[in-house]
Amino acid sequence: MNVEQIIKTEKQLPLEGRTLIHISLVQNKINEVMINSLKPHDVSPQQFNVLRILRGQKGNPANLSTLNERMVTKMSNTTRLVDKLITKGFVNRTVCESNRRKIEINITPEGLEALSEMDVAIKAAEKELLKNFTNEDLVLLNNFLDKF
Amino acid sequence: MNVEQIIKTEKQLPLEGRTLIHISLVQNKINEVMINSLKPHDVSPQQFNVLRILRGQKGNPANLSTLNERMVTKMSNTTRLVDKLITKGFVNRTVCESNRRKIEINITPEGLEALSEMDVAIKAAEKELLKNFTNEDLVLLNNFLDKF
DNA sequence: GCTATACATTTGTATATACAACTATTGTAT
DNA sequence: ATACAATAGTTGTATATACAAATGTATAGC
Repeated sequence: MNVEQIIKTEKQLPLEGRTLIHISLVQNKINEVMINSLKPHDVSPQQFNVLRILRGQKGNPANLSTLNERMVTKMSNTTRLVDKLITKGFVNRTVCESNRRKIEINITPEGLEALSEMDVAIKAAEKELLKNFTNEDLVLLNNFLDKF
Repeated sequence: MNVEQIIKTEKQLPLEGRTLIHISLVQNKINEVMINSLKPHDVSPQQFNVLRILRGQKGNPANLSTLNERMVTKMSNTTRLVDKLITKGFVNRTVCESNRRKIEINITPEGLEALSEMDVAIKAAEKELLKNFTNEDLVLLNNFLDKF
């Protein structure tokens, strides 16, 4: 990925600004690949993220604030995100008996089944995105990212 | 930045997936800082990006497709983005005489003035975001990002 | 028990973005 | 000259997101 080529500038960018733009461009690419990989399964990256969090609960229900806390990209409206997953039959929502303010969200068997298909697509997407990286590269890159 | 802490997971993430999530989290942070830095100047990061592109034209007008090509995050509607900058008095739009399909967009003196104030804010934001990086770190990080 | 406060989620609304259809202008081939 | 395609931008519409206000429930102090 050549920054100057993508944003079509001939002038030399300052290192700091270039780095931040570079990260944006990389993230745009990652996001685009993810969206395309998930498109056949009719979910957005955030919906996929929620499904994975729910699977990680191993049968325990999650409430909305828990989901929101754990999402990679927090969005201000988890209610409506969950609505869409309910419409698709991937999760269900019940009022928590012990605290009726809370709701409990569970992934359905259909959700788990769909999710396992998405996993295959995502795995392939990750492999393609990171094809130029060795394992050591990834460790070093993660170390740099930790500095943020 | 600790990935596991931010997304509140205790389990160990696979290196590939962790890297991609890490980049998302970093980009979210960068974006948040930029939005806050630009908020007092009442522009979005994309509007700021357009203003900088126009300044880089050094008096030559840009048309919409040129802007779109050069934007870091391409969005599907540059017309309306420019509309907002016109409302603010930062740019103006005229029909190109030699090819009346094209429009020419120029930054106004007020736009240049506002932009120079934004520069200060952005510079400070960049410095803060990258405070843990040495120059060599940034070079190495850019090299890794080139692998995408 | 009653009121005030905090909590968890939902709803309303304004703005942003994606995508497709449309308009206007120019270039090209017959 | 006319018809057809290509180009540049605009508009319409559906969906997404941000932010604030509203709803319903639980807890604490008196």
